[in-house]
Amino acid sequence: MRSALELFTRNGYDHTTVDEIADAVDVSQRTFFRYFANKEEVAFAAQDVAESHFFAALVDRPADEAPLAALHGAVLDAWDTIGEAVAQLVPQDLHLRMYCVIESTPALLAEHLRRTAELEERLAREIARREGLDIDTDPRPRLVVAAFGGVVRVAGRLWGERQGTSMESLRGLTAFHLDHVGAALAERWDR
Amino acid sequence: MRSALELFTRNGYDHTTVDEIADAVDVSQRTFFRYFANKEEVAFAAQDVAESHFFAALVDRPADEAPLAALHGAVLDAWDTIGEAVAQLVPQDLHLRMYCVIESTPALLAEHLRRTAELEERLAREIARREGLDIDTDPRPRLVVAAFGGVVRVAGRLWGERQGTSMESLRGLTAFHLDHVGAALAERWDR
DNA sequence: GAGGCTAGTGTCAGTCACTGACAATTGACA
DNA sequence: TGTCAATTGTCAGTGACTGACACTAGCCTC
Repeated sequence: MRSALELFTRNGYDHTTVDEIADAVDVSQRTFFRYFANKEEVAFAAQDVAESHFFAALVDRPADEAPLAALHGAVLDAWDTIGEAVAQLVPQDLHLRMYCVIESTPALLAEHLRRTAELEERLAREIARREGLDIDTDPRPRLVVAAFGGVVRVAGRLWGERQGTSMESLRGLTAFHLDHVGAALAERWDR
Repeated sequence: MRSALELFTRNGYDHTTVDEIADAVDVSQRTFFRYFANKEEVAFAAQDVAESHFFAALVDRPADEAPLAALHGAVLDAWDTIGEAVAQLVPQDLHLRMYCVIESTPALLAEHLRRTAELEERLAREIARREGLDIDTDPRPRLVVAAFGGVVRVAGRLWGERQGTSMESLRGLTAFHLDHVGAALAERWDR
């Protein structure tokens, strides 16, 4: 995994072949595909940790908190602890650089968005559970999560385009955008 | 394009080879790839029309309308006219069935979300233009569009899972979800 | 009317992601 | 020592995609 991420961040995802990854750790290509379903999967190994951390953070939020507030709190909590959790798998900076590769590689960005959509479905079900609602009849759980997820995406994307890519700056950028979504959805915008 | 969509909807996207598409219209595989950059592109030909229709609908909205109201109005306007516009390319029901294939095929869903993200960037720039704002300094254009886009996605996804898949039901479902997003983002939910 | 230019197409060989079948290796355990 | 299971390698094949090259048909020019 580390070898793959290093190759991806150094040479780009598209210019890295599975054979190169396999050779870097002296196994056959066939063995690579026994551990990873496809080339994309290895690229998202660190993301996986971050996503499940976020979900866990939502579950840990106090039960009496309102849905949007719980999501808001969970994403900020998660950014605090994701760094250490991921660091046990891959070096911190490798993870951050890989995030930029994902954002700038069309095939990976597409897959990233699909995985995010899956995560959002899980989040919506958790919100429905917290509120004691049936997700198939009440649209609100999916709607908060969808609106919320869109905002977090904007933060992540802008962060990826920046120079100073640190965990703290991402947390700050996310908080900033969440704080301004109310004004953005307001009926009239002031200058 | 029609042949491809028919094969995709009949046999599934993954179980349709480019050779089969090419053979169906008596051209070589090489010729297929001269008209479509890849196998995915042909699957989105009808979506392309729908998306540019939606963008055009936003541009046509009265200049004094508030951002969220303009997006809201544009999506409902667009659903009214997309049907006819697409029908000039492919039969209506083929387009609708293809939408379901996209939603249920992971590779296509991923690409669809990526294309939607691209469209949202264009929408955000148009909102910024309408409001006379600089999109690089003011986060609000991207934030409304992101929140709005998330909600429309939920409608589209649920519609794809339904049985009665008509253009009107999609329009109705979209309107329904947009009408309830306010309540979903409210501080407290009532039962 | 010959020659040349262009657009559209086919063929072929090659790369890369991925898969199924089968054989070889190793370590644990009876 | 024989056996079993887990891990790996090899090999052949499929399918998406690309680059190079040749062929054809229509059209323009001299």
